[in-house]
Amino acid sequence: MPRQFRHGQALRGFCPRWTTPRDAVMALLKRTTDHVSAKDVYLELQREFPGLGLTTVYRTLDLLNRAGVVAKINAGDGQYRYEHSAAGEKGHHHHLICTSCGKILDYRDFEAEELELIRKTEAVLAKKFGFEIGGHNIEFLGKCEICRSRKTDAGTPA
Amino acid sequence: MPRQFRHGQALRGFCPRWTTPRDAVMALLKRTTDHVSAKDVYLELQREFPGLGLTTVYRTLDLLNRAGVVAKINAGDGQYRYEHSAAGEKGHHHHLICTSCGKILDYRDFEAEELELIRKTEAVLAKKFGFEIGGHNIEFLGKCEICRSRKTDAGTPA
DNA sequence: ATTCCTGCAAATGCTTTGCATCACT
DNA sequence: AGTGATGCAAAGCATTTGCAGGAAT
Repeated sequence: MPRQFRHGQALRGFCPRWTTPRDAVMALLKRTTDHVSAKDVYLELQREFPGLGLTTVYRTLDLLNRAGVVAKINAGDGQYRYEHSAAGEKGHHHHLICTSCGKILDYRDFEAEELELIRKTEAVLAKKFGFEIGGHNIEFLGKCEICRSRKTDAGTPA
Repeated sequence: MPRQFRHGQALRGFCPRWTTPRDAVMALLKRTTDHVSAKDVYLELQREFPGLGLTTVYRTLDLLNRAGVVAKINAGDGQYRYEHSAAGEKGHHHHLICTSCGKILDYRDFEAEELELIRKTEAVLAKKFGFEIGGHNIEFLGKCEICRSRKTDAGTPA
């Protein structure tokens, strides 16, 4: 049964064929506010499309990324996350990472200020170094409440 | 084989034993201005310490990173880079990373503005999430001038 | 028919882990 | 002795690639 394919309009001229898996991935990213990994996408869509392969997810995410519709984010934990580009400004967040237990929290404070500084920095760096800036990575490292209460850790060296 | 072990003083109270491999890794990072990968460290030290294993390099880098002496940088090309933290203290800087060839540049623009925002953010996050903030990681990802001029996708590392 | 897309399985590359050995306290 | 550190080999992960079957044009 054919689908509506209403999510790939912007890509009509970019790739020869707009298919069900591609539409499914695109739709999921559109409706998701979080940053999702390829596996997240795969597992989520698995329910609706049991035949879907992880490879296709990777290939589709790459396609969408090259088309500029999806942002590929370096989460810093060894796997990439993806988000719909339009959501980039709305759902923008950065990470707060506990170096003791590895927990990762998202925060959205100073969104406006951060974005302004980021935009300004990107512009200057692009000009100064001839870079084409594709993204950024901002994270704060520290010790979470739980790990702090655990006195077991030796003090950090001077 | 006795050594001088003059690079691990700051870690005397952090790990039970300061050994030759650890000192070698520490010394290399101290004398290197570049951002090196685990394999870089391994290959470089291989000449002086033929018995050294890649595993030990990884473990030592992790140790030094957890001790706050070495910064672990996510280059976005699938492998981490490391740099001595002192470079960050005497000249606060962040990174501009080429996702095609892996090159890393330092930049120091907007230092004042960044620091102010960082300080403000740290304060809020500490209060809001109960974190004890120990540091941060700010990097911009993109494609450098050389890789951009190379029309071929994902150019080969230099 | 041809071109494009797909999924499986295997391969790749970086990083981590199991384990027996060796070194330091 | 006992704990910690090391190297090798193997495992673990996320991601990519080879390939043959299948679908859309």
